[in-house]
Formats: sequence, structure tokens, C-alpha cells
Amino acid sequence: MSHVLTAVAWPYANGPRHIGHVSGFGVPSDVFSRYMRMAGHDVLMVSGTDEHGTPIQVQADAEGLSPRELADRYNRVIVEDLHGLGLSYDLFTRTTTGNHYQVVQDVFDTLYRNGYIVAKTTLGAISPSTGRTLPDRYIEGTCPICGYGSARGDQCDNCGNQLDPEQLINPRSRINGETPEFVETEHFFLDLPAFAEALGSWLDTRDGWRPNVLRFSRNLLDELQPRAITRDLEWGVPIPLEGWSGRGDKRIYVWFDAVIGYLSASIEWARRTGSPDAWRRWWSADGEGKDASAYYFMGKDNIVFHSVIWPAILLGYSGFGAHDGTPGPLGPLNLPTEVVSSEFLTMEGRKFSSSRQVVIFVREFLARYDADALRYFISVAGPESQDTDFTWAEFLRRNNDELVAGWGNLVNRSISMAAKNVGAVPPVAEAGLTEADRALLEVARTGFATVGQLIEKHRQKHAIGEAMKVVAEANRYLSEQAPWKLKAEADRPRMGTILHVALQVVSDANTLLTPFLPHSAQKVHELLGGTGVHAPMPAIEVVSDLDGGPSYPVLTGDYGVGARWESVPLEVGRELRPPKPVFRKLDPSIVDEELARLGQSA
RNA sequence: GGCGGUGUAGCUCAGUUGGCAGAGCAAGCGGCUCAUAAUCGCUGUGUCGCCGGUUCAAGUCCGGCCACCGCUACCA
Repeated sequence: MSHVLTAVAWPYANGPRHIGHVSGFGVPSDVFSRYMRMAGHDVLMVSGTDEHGTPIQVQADAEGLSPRELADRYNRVIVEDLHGLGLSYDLFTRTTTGNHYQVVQDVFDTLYRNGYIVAKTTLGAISPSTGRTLPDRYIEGTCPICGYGSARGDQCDNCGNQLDPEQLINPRSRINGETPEFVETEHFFLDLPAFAEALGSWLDTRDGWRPNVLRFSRNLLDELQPRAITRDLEWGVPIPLEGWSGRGDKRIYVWFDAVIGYLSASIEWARRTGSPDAWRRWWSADGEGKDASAYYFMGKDNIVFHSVIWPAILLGYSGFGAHDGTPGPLGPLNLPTEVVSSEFLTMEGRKFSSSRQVVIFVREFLARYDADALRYFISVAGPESQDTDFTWAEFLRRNNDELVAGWGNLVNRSISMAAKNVGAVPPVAEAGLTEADRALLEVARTGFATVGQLIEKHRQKHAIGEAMKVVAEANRYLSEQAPWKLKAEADRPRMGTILHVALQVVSDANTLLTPFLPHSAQKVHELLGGTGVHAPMPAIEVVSDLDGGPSYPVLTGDYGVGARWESVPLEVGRELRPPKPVFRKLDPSIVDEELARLGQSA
């Protein structure tokens, strides 16, 4: 047993999340965590909503709300969505807690003391009406190179050249159309070049990463520049330095604070459990967390923050880097073991786009379909190593022909037959097991090692495929053994043996599928006469801020209960009743209905 | 422009150290009837994007090209 941190990307609280989002960070991180717990590891799975930054400020302004009010709204929506999917966070919190502010400020302060954060004066665009930083991508104008009229401040989409916003002809704000002002402004920069060497040697020790993630990360090291980590904005964590903390117009940049959330959420979790130092078992590089591992799950757009910037922050905090230094109050901290990045899901061949309605939000999806139907699709056809396309026709097919017809039907036929003919889990007859019986049981038992290793290597598509192979073998076994032909009195012991074997394999396959399909796994467990919790579920709890702020909802749960990653012999004689179908077959008409809901613009 | 990815059976995709091209679905034929008309067996199909190179042997390595996609770090 070991300590495993599952660090899940923080969804940005400027709107509801769609199924593309959860296919990247959500379902894979939960499958991994559930499996690791079942295999006996001590897992801490944390995340929360990311609530600072310009986009939330801008959107709040547009809706006449305070940023906090907007964040409150979407924090709740996102918490409910993730709850609906059954994602087993030990703590899903948010970045607007007192605890988070303290940890962020400690990290900033320590990096500053160690010389990794330096102040510089730069020319930056601000909005004259608000005085806030206008990010490059919020500025558009005419490209000085090709004359394209809607070039963005950082790059021209037409000719592809990289630009500086002050080069644009007739620059204007995309927020309100006003002309941005370019002024000298003082900001703090993270000295990334000071970590280039340390990051390089760390990446050299990494193996098992998806090759594109590792290669991409290494390439980034060649061009490291100091990176601004503060903004002209009033929505964010205040800068904890004398002369700065009281200022209303400068804040820590959202990305700097968001990645620190992994640490602050772990600390918040520990404080809430009543042993405030418990987080050290996953984080302390020199103490009890020395042998822990940490897996970070996200979409590919977030790689740079997790494989370069966050490790740099951790190194600087721990006193490693070109300027050395001494660790902050929390002590030296563990770097990521692995950055597990997924690719993107597309929607009917197009990019997800909320504004163009090329989208299905998690909430909408869960209102019409089961969580496990989505979890199955994402697990079996998700963007694990390349972009993949979600189509409603494919969703229908995967659900009806694989999940329902393959697995659902195996559960149903096995339990129905046993319930009707025996009414209980039958014993193995005196004649014992045949070759075929043993072979099938062996396939199921071997599955635990195969599927488990694949999940540990983040090859979840392959893993669920192997689990479904066990299902296919069991269906074939039943067809070959044809227990329904053995109703004569003399044949009944053999029929009992076959059903016993089939039910045992259903139970084993159910365990193999539990990390992927926890909701239905619980139901199948109960159909087999099992009691108690098989697959634990998260709960939403409203908690008070530990440091005096307003209360908020978190996602948490007790995951110490539930099935282990092993074959459990079925208890002979346990009563069985005729089952109701666990999985819903979908009507083909849903394809046209859903397509009609999508926006038609390209 | 730079970096990265993808291009394999009608469809969706596997092919992790180079060794006679795979799975699922769809299609056709047959079996079974316990099961949500579910299931089981059998049957085909591929210039592995294009060109060239290394090798006894390349989908797999190297070079070039074409197409599509993503990122390009102040959108998160």
C-alpha cells in the first residue's frame, strides 16, 4: 500500500462544463482513483473550481454581478455535475476560500524570499475605463503584416504571425470596443529560466509518460522566459508583500493561484478531517510523504502549467533551482510523478463551442441519460491518446450494442435463469468443474492483473476493452453450455454448476468494471444478493469556511468502504430474484433529436 | 512561422522494444431461445496518406512531401 495523490484539473467557474471537459480530467481521474483504492492504496483525490481571473470578472460585469456571485453560481453547478457523474473526490473545493488564500500567499512569499520572484516594469495594455489588464487575446485590430482585420493581440489567425498587441493597427477591446491604453506597469515575474536545469533533470527521470506529453514538456524548456504572475485586476489573491497587499488594483495571476490549489485543497482536506498534518503523507518530500506518488489529470491545453510551471513553483518553494534557498513553512514538497494529459473530444466532427451550441453540457446529458452510459463511452472511446469524435450515433451504438447487449444482457440472462430455476446461488455439483468451467473462471481471475496494470499505466481504453472481453467470454460460455437445456431432473446438478460459474464470472466482471461504471456496479452487486456499499459515491456537503469566510458546497465522501480488487467467491444459497434491467436501451430516435438541438453554424 | 499530433477494413479505432496486417460495429449465412429480438458460430474485405532511404525483414526506424487538427505559454 502506498499514498497516491490524484490531482485533477480545476474547472473554470465561468459556466457549466460540457462532456468534453469531463472526458479529459473527470472520468479518467475517477477511474484511476477508484481502481487504486480498490487495489489497496491510500488515495487522496482533490480539486475544485478555479474562480479568479479576467474572464470571470468580465462576465460578472456583463451580468451585473460581483465576480464572487458569478463564481458562486457556477461553483454550485459544477459541483452538482461532478456529483452526478459519481466522481469520487476526497475534497472538491474552490479557490475563493480563506485557506487557499493563505497557502497561495505563503508560496508566493517563499518564492520571493528565495529570489525566484522578481519585480519588473513592462508595457501592458489596460482598459482605460476600468484600469484592468487587458489580456492580449482580448485585444483585436488590423494585422500589421497581412492586413487581416480581426487579428488578436498575440497572433494573427490569418497569417499565423505572432504579434505584440501594440503593433496592431486600430487596436480595440473585444470586451467593450474601446481603444486600449498601453502603459508602464510594474509586475512580478516568476524566474522560470532559473529552474531550467532542475526541470530538465527531473524530466529526465520521468518514464512511462505519454510520449507526446514528455516531448512537448522538454521542448518548452528550451525557451523559458520569466513569466508575469500578477495582473492589474481587483479580482484575485492579494500580493502578500509590504506596499502591495493593501492595493486594490494588483492581484496574483489566476494561473499561479490555480495550480497551488492542489496543495491548498490537500491541506483543507486534512484540516477538515481533524488531523491538520495529514496532507504531509502525500506531499512532504523529506518526511512521511517521501514515497508517495502524485498523478495529475488534465486536457492537453494544460500541459505547460503542470509539467513546467507548477513543478517550477514546487522546486522554488522547496529551495531547489539556480538560486537555491530554503524551503517554506510547509517544508520541501513532492513534484508530480506523472502528468497524465488527455487529448480533446470533438462534437459531431466540430470543436465544442458553447456560443455556437456545438455542445452538450453535463447537466443536460445527465437529465436524459445515465451517468454510466457517458462513463462507458468516455472510457471506451475517449480522447486518451488522440482527439476523438463524439457522435450521437456512436453513443447510441456503444450504449445499445456493447453496454446493454453485451454486459447488461449477460447480467440479466445469468441472474434470471438462476432466479427462475433455483431461486438462489446454486452450488457446484458433486461431479465438480469441467475444463470449460475452469477456463472461464481463469479468464475472469486473470482479468484482475491485466485490467489493473493497464489502468495503472493510464491505458484505460485498453483496460475496459479487456474487461469487456471477459464479458464476451462469459456470453459464449453460456451459449456453449446451454444450461436451459438441462432442466431434466438428472441434469439439474450440472445446470446448477454452470449457473454457479456464470454468476461467479458476472460478479468478477462487475468488480473489473466497477472503476468505470460505479453506479451500475452497485446495482449488479445487489442483484447478486450482495449488501452494503460496493462502489462508494461522493456526497455534496455545505461546509463553513475554516477561516471565517462564507460557507460553500464541497464534494467529499468516505471511500474506505467498498469492493476490493479481487475475486470474491459467491456465497452459495444466497437468495436471487428475477432482475430488472440495469442498463437502459436507447431509442434510435434520440440521434435525430439530439442533432436537432445542436447549432447548425459551422 | 515554431512545436506536437493524426492519416490502418464501409464506420470507430488497436497495433508499447521492426518479424507472415488486428478488434468491435456494420454486411451476409447458419445455430440457439435462458436473456432488454438479446446471444453464439462461420464468412469476406485493406496499394497501413504519398515519395524515397536503412534493413534479411518497416504500419513500426530515417529523410522529404500532402491533408487535417491542436498548442504557441497575458482565454482558462
